[in-house]
Amino acid sequence: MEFKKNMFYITADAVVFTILSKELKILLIKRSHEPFKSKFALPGGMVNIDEDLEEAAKRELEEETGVKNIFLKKLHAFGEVNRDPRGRMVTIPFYALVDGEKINLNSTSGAEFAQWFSVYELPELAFDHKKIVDDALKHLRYEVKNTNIAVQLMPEDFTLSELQNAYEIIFNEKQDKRNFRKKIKELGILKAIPGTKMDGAHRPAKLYSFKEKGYKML
Amino acid sequence: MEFKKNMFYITADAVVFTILSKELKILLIKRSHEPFKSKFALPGGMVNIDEDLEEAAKRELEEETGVKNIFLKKLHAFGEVNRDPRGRMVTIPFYALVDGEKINLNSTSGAEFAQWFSVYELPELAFDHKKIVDDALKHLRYEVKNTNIAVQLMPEDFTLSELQNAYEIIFNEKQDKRNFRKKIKELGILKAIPGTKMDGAHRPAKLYSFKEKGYKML
DNA sequence: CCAAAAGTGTTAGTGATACACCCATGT
DNA sequence: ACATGGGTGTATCACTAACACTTTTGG
Repeated sequence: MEFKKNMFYITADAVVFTILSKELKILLIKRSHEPFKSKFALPGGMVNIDEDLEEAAKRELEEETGVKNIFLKKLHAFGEVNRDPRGRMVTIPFYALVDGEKINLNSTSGAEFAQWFSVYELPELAFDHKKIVDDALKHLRYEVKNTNIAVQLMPEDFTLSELQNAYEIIFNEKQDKRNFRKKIKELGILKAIPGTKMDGAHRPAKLYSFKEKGYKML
Repeated sequence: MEFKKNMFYITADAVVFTILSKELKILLIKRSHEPFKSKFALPGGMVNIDEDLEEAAKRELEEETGVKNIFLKKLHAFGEVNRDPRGRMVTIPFYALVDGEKINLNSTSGAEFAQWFSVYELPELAFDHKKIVDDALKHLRYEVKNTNIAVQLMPEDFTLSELQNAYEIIFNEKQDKRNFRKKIKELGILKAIPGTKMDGAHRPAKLYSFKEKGYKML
């Protein structure tokens, strides 16, 4: 692709969060071209002229991860003059939350390859993508506290310990078991599900599910 | 200006808040051209190709209001395909807070004229500017609660009642005088200033000032 | 019977809310 | 002296944080 010097280009990048192996991870792609060749960067790409911003982010993500119906939230635009040496790029980043078990990275199209990284052990990132990740993490934490987006990170049924684990990983701090359960029950966003889950030699845990799957302020 | 169909255009619009005559107001401009001719819209305009987004917003605002050094915060981009009939416009809105007394609207350049409107009695707005205003108001309230941006709305010295007034206007609800003063004092962001302010036949009020003028989380 | 995670209540502390009277001034 | 907004403290309530033992299972 060739870039003109007197034109704006709009890209939509995505910070895709998931929880895998008890860590909060984001999806990164190793760049196969200059600039920042062989550095890691956020998945994303050019917005087409006849495409909404969110549509573009969804399309790019689907191409990268093979996952449809991804939940996306807009972040602040980044548009410094020299953030990309090729031309005047303004990026509208989004952040997404997915259940890592459902993603199949092998379906990646093109020569680049995608990989999960712990948010606490990121490689050096291309462009100003580090700033975007920081912004996304801030927003993620805010929304996990104040909305029911955790829905997006959890499987259909889960135990209270699994949910607590997810919170601890996102906020990077231990929570008190009794207080956590009390708070969650008061919120009234979960419903008990008939079965139980066994996971080793100990008492089986009751299963729960979110009452509502739609985005909702608490 | 002529718009090409296969190009993105970036605009920076500003939602400028102030408090005037005991009301929370924003600055709007009556459009003198199509589309939306003679409707009101947010001040703003095209970002130049060699200009940062915030720089552009500052420049536009200075042209419209004659005020420099305006405090700006970025909002979410709006970029729906058909939000502007002339072409593919993506706007990066900002919101700004100013002390209304310092602004001189007569310095408006060009044929359009600027005017303050109460946020609770807005005229019909051009484009999707109503959505932008709503987003800005939400962010304003969040930040007034959690940061010291109120600095931007107040004159150098002020009385506690004046500050309380500003809060009541922004949140559109009465506050308890004693609780308000207690909370503010506990935050420790104000310092007492020697003089007093008289304003009618009653006890004069002590003057206060913000200790720090920079943006700060509380 | 031992190990390991599930499950369950109470107490203390902290911050938010509600509320009423005296003070200093100009007229 | 009176009208007007300035200034002050206390008691209650709601929410948050700290904390330990019993239960159920597999091995």
